[in-house]
Amino acid sequence: MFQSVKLNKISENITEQIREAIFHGKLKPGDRLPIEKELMGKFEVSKGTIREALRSLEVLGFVDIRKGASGGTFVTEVDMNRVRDYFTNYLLFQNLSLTNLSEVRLILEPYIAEKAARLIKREDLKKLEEIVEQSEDTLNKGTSNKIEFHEFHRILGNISGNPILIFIVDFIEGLLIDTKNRLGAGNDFSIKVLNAHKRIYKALSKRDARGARIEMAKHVREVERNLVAIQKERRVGHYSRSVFGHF
Amino acid sequence: MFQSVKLNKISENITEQIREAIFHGKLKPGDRLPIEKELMGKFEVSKGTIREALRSLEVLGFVDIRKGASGGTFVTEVDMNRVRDYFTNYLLFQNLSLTNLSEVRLILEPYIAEKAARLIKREDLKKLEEIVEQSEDTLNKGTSNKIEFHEFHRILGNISGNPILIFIVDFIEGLLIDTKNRLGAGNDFSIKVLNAHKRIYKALSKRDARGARIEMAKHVREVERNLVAIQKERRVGHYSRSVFGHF
DNA sequence: CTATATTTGTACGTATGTATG
DNA sequence: CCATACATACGTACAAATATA
Repeated sequence: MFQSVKLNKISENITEQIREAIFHGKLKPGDRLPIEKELMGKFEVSKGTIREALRSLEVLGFVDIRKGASGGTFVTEVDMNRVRDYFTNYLLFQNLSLTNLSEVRLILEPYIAEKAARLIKREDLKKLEEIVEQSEDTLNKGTSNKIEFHEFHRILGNISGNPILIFIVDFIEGLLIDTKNRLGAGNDFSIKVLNAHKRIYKALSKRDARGARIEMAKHVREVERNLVAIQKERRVGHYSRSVFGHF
Repeated sequence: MFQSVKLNKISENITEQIREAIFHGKLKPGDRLPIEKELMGKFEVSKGTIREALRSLEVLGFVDIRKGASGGTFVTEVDMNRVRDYFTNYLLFQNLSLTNLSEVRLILEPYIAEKAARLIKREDLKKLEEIVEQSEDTLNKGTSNKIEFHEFHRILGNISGNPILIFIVDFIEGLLIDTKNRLGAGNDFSIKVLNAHKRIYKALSKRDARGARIEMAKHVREVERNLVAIQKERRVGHYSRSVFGHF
């Protein structure tokens, strides 16, 4: 299955081999790789080298490493969340503004809403209804978990059936979640979002494409307006200082 | 709400600290990190741990590790290309179709063209003109380097001034380049693209926002139509895992 | 060509977390 | 609840490869 090789960086080579095996379906999600000791034998390298390779695969999100009995290295479901998170943080530290974010949302989200209104199925509507109800519950309980708000948009993206669109929406919503967390938007804001989602849901349930598009556009603009206001009010603090000051 | 980050792994913790230092600008591109031995002292961990951390940062594209005398670990210019490639790989891994690609282009590109028509400056026009001329030259010489076509779209994206939009356009054009290469679109196709770009350029040079938008929309549709036709001819199916079918 | 600094790789140990009987 | 086996996590010491000056 694997070949023992000697090239530039051995650990990199091993990373590649395993990555390719995953891409080719030779290793499927859920599969467990051999334990370190066995890999040492198969690749004919030492433990440190194996560990560097596995760690690399881990940060790239290809495998999940668990320790303890019945632990080991497991091939994960392919998702780019891990890598994406590393860079969304970076983008937030760049000269990325709320306006930039909203501009892109305003291009995509109304389109997605309109398309969803045409393609939406009963089970999609049910899922959206559940999400809205859940949002309302957590909001009343004061536990205000804003993740549900973004789940609403993700579901709409999924209805589009376009993998690229789904990916971009995920990406954008991820950026927005980070932004909201930093700003610490309050309950009054959440209520507005909830009501907007209700209006969009209503339009979708009636298969009203135009209505869905218009409500979504209003919603995106409202979110921008409110977040910008919060941003002006509060001084946007930066993250705490790194322990890395002694360089 | 906030991820209770329990980093049970020391190496991960170190990766995180250095990453934050880079994001905060404490470590700038070109900076060299201390050598492994010193890092062992500063973080009070062993060499293996340090190396796992540095290797992680390397695969994420944050640092470049060079060996030999006056080698070491250097902070790299943060380029989104690295991440973009991972995203691209991920999407090609899905059953992505030409229609999916064109749908997203049709949402974004006309918008970008319209916005560009309003914001465009003399030097931007000059750059576009050069690109168009270059395309024509290489086309006449038969060397037909299609990269210039995509550069045209990238320049337009840059005029928007929105980092996210720029990122997405780069990403989409990257996917398209891959598609074209796979299909092997011929010269007749390239001529159509060139003419479309000329029409868009003309609209832009007149600051005709509506014209730019319309021409761009026509262009995107034409590209889709032609590529789909080629795809049918050659019976090249959707993307599949065979994309990675070269060991 | 010869030092030298630095990463790369090896070998073998202990510590820690986790499932299981 | 406890003991035990398993697998990763981490540590130490040393040898090799390699790029630079």
